[in-house]
Amino acid sequence: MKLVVTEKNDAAQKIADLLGASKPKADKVYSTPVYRFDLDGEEWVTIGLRGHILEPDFAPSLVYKKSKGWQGVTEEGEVLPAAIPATLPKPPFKKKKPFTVDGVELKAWKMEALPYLVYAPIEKLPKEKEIIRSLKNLAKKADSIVIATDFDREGELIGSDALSCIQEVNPDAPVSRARYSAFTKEEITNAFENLVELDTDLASAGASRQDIDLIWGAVLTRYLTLVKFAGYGNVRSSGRVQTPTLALIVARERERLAFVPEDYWVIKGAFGEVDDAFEAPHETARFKVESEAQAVMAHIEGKTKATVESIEKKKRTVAPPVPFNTTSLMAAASAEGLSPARTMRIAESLYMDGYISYPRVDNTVYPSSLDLAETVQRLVGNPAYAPYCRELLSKDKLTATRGKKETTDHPPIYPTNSATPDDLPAAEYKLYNLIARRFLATLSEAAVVEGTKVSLEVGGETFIGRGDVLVKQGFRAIYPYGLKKDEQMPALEQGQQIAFGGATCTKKQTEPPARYSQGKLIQEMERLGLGTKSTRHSIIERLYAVKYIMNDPIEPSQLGMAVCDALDKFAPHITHPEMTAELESEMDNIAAGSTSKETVVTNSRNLLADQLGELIPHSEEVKEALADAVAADAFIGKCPKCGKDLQLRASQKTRSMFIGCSGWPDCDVTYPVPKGKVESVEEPCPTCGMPQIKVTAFRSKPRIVCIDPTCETNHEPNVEVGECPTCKAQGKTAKLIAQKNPRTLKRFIRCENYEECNTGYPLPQYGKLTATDEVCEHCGAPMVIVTTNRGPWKLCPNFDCPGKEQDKDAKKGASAKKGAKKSTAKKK
DNA sequence: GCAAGGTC
Repeated sequence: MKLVVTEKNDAAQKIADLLGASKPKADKVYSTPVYRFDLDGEEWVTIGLRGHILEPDFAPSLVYKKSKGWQGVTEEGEVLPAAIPATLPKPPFKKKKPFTVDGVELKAWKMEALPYLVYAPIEKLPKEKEIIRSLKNLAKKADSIVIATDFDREGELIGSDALSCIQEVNPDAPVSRARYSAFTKEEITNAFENLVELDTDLASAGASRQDIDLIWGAVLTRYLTLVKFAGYGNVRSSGRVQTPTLALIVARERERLAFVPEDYWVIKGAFGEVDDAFEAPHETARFKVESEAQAVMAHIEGKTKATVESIEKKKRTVAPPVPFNTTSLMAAASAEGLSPARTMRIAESLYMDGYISYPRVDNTVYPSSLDLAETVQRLVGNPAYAPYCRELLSKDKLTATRGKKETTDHPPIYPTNSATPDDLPAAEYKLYNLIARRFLATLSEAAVVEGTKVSLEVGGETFIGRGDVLVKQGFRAIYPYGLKKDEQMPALEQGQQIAFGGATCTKKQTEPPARYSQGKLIQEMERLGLGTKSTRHSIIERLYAVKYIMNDPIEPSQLGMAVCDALDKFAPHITHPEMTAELESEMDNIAAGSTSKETVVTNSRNLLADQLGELIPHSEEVKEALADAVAADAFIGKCPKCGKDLQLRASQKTRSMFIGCSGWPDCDVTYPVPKGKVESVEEPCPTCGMPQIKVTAFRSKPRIVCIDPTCETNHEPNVEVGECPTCKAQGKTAKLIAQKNPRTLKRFIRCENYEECNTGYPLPQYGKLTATDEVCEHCGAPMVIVTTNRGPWKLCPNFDCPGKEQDKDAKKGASAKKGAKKSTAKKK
């Protein structure tokens, strides 16, 4: 039996489809799908991994031997390459026990352990145990192995890891490597007819990246976390990609902080009458000196006529966009309000459901194997695209635009099936629509815009009016994204006298450079070689998760700035994108065989040891800087009782947020905080003068709330919502009252007879509450209406209402149906 | 409790 190992299940299936003479049989080994088929009388099996199946981590235990020059030796007797440098105290010799120095176990998160952690040996541990089990099971029966992972450095490493698992159970089977860069019959057949050897140097290059990332990431993350320990769950991370990315954001913020705005004045004139009215600015777009602007205003004072001095018309073409790769998709979706991380989550799901092609690509040129006309034909299924598709199909030949990046890994992102708004949830359709329209746009003609420039003279001063009109739609007919509105100029003639309705002079200020949007940041990361198409969005998410950055456009927190400054001062290697560039070139050397993984990793360890040597003596300074930053980020306002700072804090026990006085335990002032994301607001409450906070509940617009629960602005009258069903069943009558707990601000419904009857229901915590006359048909609780910015919502407040279960079942049924539809969509 | 890189 021949065993073919691919990087993912999808690839295993496709290769089986393309190589097998007849349809391959889908099977499972344990829970892993595999594909069996016959070829030239031999039995073949393909199995897909799940990316990396092994993961490097610090070895759980080791001993250091003096006889080996203080190099680490594992329990199995393997001598490890990294030696403890002569400058560090040597650990006591302890056999088969965790490595300790002065009683400190070096696996533990301890400041004293960090210099040793730099040199700690690394092992590869299983990550996908189920897959490894299935792989080994098949490997036992295999006569030969073909590694058919992706054709890149990480693919070589993934294949090499798979091979090490295979050889544990079957060391003798011959191994070869298939290299392909597209899933076409020709390419795959060719790859399997011309098998090569696994490139172990290339795999080592990938493995050195893994080790260096782990060592630097773990050491610096532990340093930052331990230097100012703030409780479990408060990790302050650092890494080869995330820290330079943070540095970009911080540098931009510093530019903004250093920016000195300059005043300037703008003069705008009103011309024409009624329907033909338009505005035009003075030919000097910005007056830096106010008196110059006033002189112009004086010249035109009282004038009522303007003369058309000249009219210039120029046509310019706007080229259709190039095909989407991952980066350009994320940038375009970011402009439409979908974050890169969300875009990738949605794209993955659209891909799995058969609506779009593989979403992780660098390529921006459609391969010749892609049938453009057939893809357009499929999109006819959506009535919104159908007329445009037919127009495209009526052409003799379809030509597509080409981007600058041409790789052969996958085709650029294009729609593989038609979908309508009824087929998909709103956000999914939004992204699908963008991808489908982009695809059609890449096959379209250029748009033509006619620009008009009109010179107008008033009292010896010149004004310039401009208009832009789309005269030929071209690709714009199907791709309206980023389209500017037409600015039509009325028909004018040279020498014509038109009405002048006076001018305004407005004082303005120059603006600092803009903060990065997530889309722009992704593009900048790509330009600097930071991260990959598959990881950039998650790196940004990580920076949000550790609270180094906030909002979009992205702003660094005080903590983010402090971390960046501390590292830049004492460990500058990690804050610059050059670390990645240098690593890339070292990896090229490893792949070329001119250096070894051991040399590169050891050099990197020495460099990290140097930087840690700078950080540790300055721990007090770093600690203070981080502590001040954390306090500044948490600052909400001043305590009304003791005057110290009120801070947003997390309860140790429940992790829920509250506002507490920094003078605790001397001062016990606290305030509750509503659910959702909480940010500080500068302006105090206009009613009571207490600090306010901005609260953003899940999927809602932010609202500004006074922190004082007793403030009038937080007062909500009690609302009678109906009769208590429990009391009614006992022959009594009692009202149910919706009310707010004055201390916690939690809103709930309770029976007015609560001393005897404990009937109560929870309520949504925000939105206007209104009572109805209706009673829930399932449980008899009164129905209420909650009106949020998403509109009114009628609900039964009973958490245990039997109707809720039925709702859930109905939803389950709907999604099962949808699943069935999805699988048919995929078959097509 | 760390990173970044694959993929789900």
